[in-house]
Amino acid sequence: MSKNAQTVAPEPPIKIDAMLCFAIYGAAHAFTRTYKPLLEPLGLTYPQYLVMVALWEEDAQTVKALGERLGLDSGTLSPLLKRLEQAGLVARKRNREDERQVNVHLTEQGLTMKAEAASVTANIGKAIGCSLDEAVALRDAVNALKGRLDGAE
Amino acid sequence: MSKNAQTVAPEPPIKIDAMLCFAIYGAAHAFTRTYKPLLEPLGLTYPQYLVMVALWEEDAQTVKALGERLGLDSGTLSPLLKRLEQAGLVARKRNREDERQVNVHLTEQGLTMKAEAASVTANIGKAIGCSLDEAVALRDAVNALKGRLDGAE
DNA sequence: CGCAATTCAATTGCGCACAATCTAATTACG
DNA sequence: CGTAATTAGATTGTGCGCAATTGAATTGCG
Repeated sequence: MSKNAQTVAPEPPIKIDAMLCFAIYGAAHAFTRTYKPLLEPLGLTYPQYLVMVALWEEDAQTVKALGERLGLDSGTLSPLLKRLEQAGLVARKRNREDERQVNVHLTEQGLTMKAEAASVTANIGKAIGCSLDEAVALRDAVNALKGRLDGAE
Repeated sequence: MSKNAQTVAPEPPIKIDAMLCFAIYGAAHAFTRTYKPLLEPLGLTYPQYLVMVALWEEDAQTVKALGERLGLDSGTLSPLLKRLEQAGLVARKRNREDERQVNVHLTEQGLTMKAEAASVTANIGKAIGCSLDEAVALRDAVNALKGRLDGAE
């Protein structure tokens, strides 16, 4: 309101960035905070949970594949996977045919946790508080935005 | 491509969380990566830029007010503000009437930077690659989601 | 007034997130 | 072959992000 009085009428350089970047930034943190207490009983952090979800969807992926799925590089994943390994949830072993690759797979315990994590999904579903259709539409819109941001590098 | 062929019809415990949390998580990082090269000439990180945007909108806020605007606590803001102060962009001084509060305000240099940052906004607008109406709709949807997540604590 | 409770920042510790760098293994090419 | 270029993963350094603690200042209440 205390904007200067001679402001433009059309104003093309709208604050389109401040709008969306604040919103996405805040929503990402809101997700982290919502998940945190639900994941605490499992002893997982939010990024660790995302890795586990990726492995529950498809077991035995390379570090590179996980990185592409989650948009993370080895600098983030290496120590994270080391902690998951120390917790007994995953195991890593080098590919015999290509010794550069490290294959990450679930342990018995890691597979067992999938069932325990079902309640997490249920509770988040409640917290999201909208219909599946709305959630799908929002996901698609956000993913489309992400695609445009990634493509515009 | 290797999706399972026997996809569900009912399945109540849908992966509603995995859908959205992956999307938001990835979009937040995509924003960070898109902004990074644009902010480099200014010597700002993405969170530092968000603090500057908040101060350009309204100068002279307390640490607490900034924290509420951005959803960050003092543990994050204190060192971040210290770096902005060292860069000569903001100054901090304790409130005379209530010595517990620290008021953060822009320096001459910090105010000047607002004009330089205009091109950042323009470039992001291009990278977002959708109409203002779409951006507003998406922002509102994301903010509504964020509100429900925050409210459901 | 005196003292407990509250409030605001700062600090500490741990875990991401990423650029840059490094090592080792594989592939490509002359 | 053998050397260069590429690829996968790990390491290092900087900067968030947050819980928990600390410390100082203010407020509330008898």
